[in-house]
Amino acid sequence: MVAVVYWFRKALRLHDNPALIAAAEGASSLYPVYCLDPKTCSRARGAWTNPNRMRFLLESLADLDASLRKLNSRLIVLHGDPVEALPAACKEWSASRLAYELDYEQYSLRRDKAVRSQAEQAGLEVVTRVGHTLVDPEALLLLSRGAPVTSYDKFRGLLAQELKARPVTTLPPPASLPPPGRTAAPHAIPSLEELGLEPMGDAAVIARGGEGAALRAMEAHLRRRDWIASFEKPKTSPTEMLAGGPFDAGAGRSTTVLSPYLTFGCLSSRLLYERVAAVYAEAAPRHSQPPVSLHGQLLWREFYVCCMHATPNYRRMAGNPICRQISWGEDAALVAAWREGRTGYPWIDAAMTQLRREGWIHHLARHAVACFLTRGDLWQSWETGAAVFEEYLLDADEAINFGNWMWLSCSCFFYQYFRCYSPVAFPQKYDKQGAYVRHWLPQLARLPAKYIYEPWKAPIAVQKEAGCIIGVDYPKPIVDHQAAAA
DNA sequence: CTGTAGTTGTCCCC
DNA sequence: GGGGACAACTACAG
Ligand SMILES: Cc1cc2nc3c(=O)[nH]c(=O)nc-3n(C[C@H](O)[C@H](O)[C@H](O)COP(=O)(O)OP(=O)(O)OC[C@H]3O[C@@H](n4cnc5c(N)ncnc54)[C@H](O)[C@@H]3O)c2cc1C
Repeated sequence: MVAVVYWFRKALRLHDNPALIAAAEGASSLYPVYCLDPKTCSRARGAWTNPNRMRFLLESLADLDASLRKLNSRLIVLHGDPVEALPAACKEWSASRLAYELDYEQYSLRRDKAVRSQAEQAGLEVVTRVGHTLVDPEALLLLSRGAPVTSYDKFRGLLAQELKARPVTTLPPPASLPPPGRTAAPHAIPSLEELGLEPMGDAAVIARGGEGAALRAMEAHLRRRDWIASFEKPKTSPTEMLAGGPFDAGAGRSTTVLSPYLTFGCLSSRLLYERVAAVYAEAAPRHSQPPVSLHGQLLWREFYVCCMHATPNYRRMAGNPICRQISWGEDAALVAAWREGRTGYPWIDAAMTQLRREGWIHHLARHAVACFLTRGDLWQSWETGAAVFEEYLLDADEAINFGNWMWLSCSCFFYQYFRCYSPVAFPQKYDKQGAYVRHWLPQLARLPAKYIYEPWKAPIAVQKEAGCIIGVDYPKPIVDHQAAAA
């Protein structure tokens, strides 16, 4: 009799889940658990303050539970610090094996070290597998001789080398699983209310959680073969929100919006990589290339994960060897205005509002608001911005988020700091009428297009006519972009 | 040391 | 909306 506990953390899926398959091998019973961790859990840290992300997580757990039930299994939800809850559960069920997918985020490394040592002391076999990325970041670390790689081209070279030795493969979902034994408590999936979270408020749903939703979204995108094959990231629009765009295929946005699924592991990055490769093979030889292609996007993800794995203090400026040391300002009022969408620049405020309400903004909107907060206008630390993103994003990912913040603030990877986004000119390129701003900031909805990105320039008669007095119904700009840029 | 390349700038002009 | 001038960074290859 071999009782096994499989611990879901990321990889909230059955397809392409190597650690789950390894867990089940030779097991007579398998207890699939997820541990909701109110105090410390890195992913749930945001989830507990952000009902929208918790909503996404709970939907993902519900979907997982439903899929497990089709295999005569079920999801067992534990509460509390995993360092206590996991060993206790293993003991209760007399487990002899604990299995989980590796996770290289800072908090996870610490947590897993503690859980592993407890489990091993209790005589359990601990089984782990890589499943979140195309390659094992540890293998790439070897290829780069322990040094962080900060150039995409160099990274591509090393990655190609690693992929030659160990090509991308995927596993099908298990056809059957050993059943879990009886549990003393029901361990059911809680609701938002039961977790003490306010229901959604003014939050907007851009994507439903779960492996099923993830696979449907991926399939919907894959059917648009030309779009997949010709995808060029810098040419996609940050303001696109096509009305009636299919909800299952990115809700009418100009990129896939698969990021929350990849972050939570509802979707395997390797499966996506393979399926996109298959579209390329059909479209060959005419398809876009990294860094701008869809494959290129997955390589960026890989790039940051591997870079974080090789970098101490990756989340901070201090003590971070790849990060430029810059004396950022410390102005809480400016940061608060930025976070709450009160900068007086409609494009910035609309994007920050979308971020807060929807938990997703387009890559170039992330560029715009990150540039504005740091080197562009407010001169506030990228760490501050990254913390706000980490709280609000559905797709919050330590490696990608903190890495991109270093990029945008010209602290690492990218240094052309004179290439600065204008909060007025940039959105104009994509959305002359300002539909995006009107959607997220309805108080500006009736302003003429001429003033939509710089409403303080509207004559007072125009402001009255639009029912929006600048300084009363919408703030005056907190900084002068021209002056800040100079 | 020099030359070059880097996902995703702005402004002006056709 | 696309092309070129502008201004001008750093890392890394040679
Ligand atoms: C300041 C800043 C913070 C960011 N924080 C995050 C974050 O916390 N989590 C996150 O997933 N992405 C983050 N990104 C990267 C990028 O903006 C998002 O991945 C992308 O917008 C998600 O939308 P999508 O799934 O439609 O992307 P697509 O263009 O459809 O790309 C497909 C997938 O590739 C990956 N990807 C795309 N762009 C990047 C990139 N630049 N770096 C790494 N991986 C990428 C993502 O997994 C994405 O889902 C950040 C970017 C910036 C500038």
